[in-house]
Amino acid sequence: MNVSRKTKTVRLILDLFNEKDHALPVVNLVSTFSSDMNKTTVYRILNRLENTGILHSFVDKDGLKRYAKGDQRLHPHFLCEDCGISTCLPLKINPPSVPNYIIKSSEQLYLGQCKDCQ
Amino acid sequence: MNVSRKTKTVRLILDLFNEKDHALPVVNLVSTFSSDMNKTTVYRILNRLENTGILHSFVDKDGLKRYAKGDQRLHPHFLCEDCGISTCLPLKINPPSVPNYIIKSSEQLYLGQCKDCQ
DNA sequence: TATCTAATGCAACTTAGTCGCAATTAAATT
DNA sequence: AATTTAATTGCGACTAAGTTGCATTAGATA
Repeated sequence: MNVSRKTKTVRLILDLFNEKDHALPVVNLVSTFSSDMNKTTVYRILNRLENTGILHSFVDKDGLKRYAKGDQRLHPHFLCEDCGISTCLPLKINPPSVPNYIIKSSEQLYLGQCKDCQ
Repeated sequence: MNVSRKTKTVRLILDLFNEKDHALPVVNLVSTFSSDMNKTTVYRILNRLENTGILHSFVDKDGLKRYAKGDQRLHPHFLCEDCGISTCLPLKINPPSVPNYIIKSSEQLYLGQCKDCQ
């Protein structure tokens, strides 16, 4: 079920994530690698990389799934409304305590302008 | 562009939101009202109700759009992982300040168990 | 190198959400 | 109340994200 074989396609995807720290929409990866691999393959590789903790995913405001490096789910993500680039914010989330609710995890997306778009 | 006419279909949808405080997935509303109105109509009414500030929307972890009462965008949402019911949490979000980032808004989704599912 | 099974390609499919346009209908006007 | 007019709706066709089954390919191991 995990990534047990380092195929060409897996290496292509890993190389891209190692270049940049951005959270990339699956859709973009599909078109980026359209001449290298099938879109089904992209989805399946990302899924495996997430299961092994190499990547993590979240759904952005548009409902698009994005992937970024790392296992950590306890940090918020940032989406620049101008350039569309998404990054992981170097913050720790401390979940609030709310009466009657047991909070186990969270998905946080902050929106605004990144350094290059101000 | 706004809701200027109180049609039967608009009333049906408003009545449902006035009964419960939950954040309802559009998909559910479409099937709930499948014998009352067209799915396109559901989408369009929800869109108008959001523009007038009567409802607000967000995308949940599955990428499904949900709507709930009220205008406020400055509160987090909660999704019960057991029963799937989503509510608005009575909390104020105070956005963190991160160097190099201008944070203007946020989308926060907390996951866990609701009162009825503990 | 032969074998085994994970990984891939392909095509068909599902589902959420959108769009254009003709037909209705709420509501304003006479 | 009848007429007008423009917002709203239904319908069907469409787009786009993501999934599935199955036959084929190609890492890894012996």
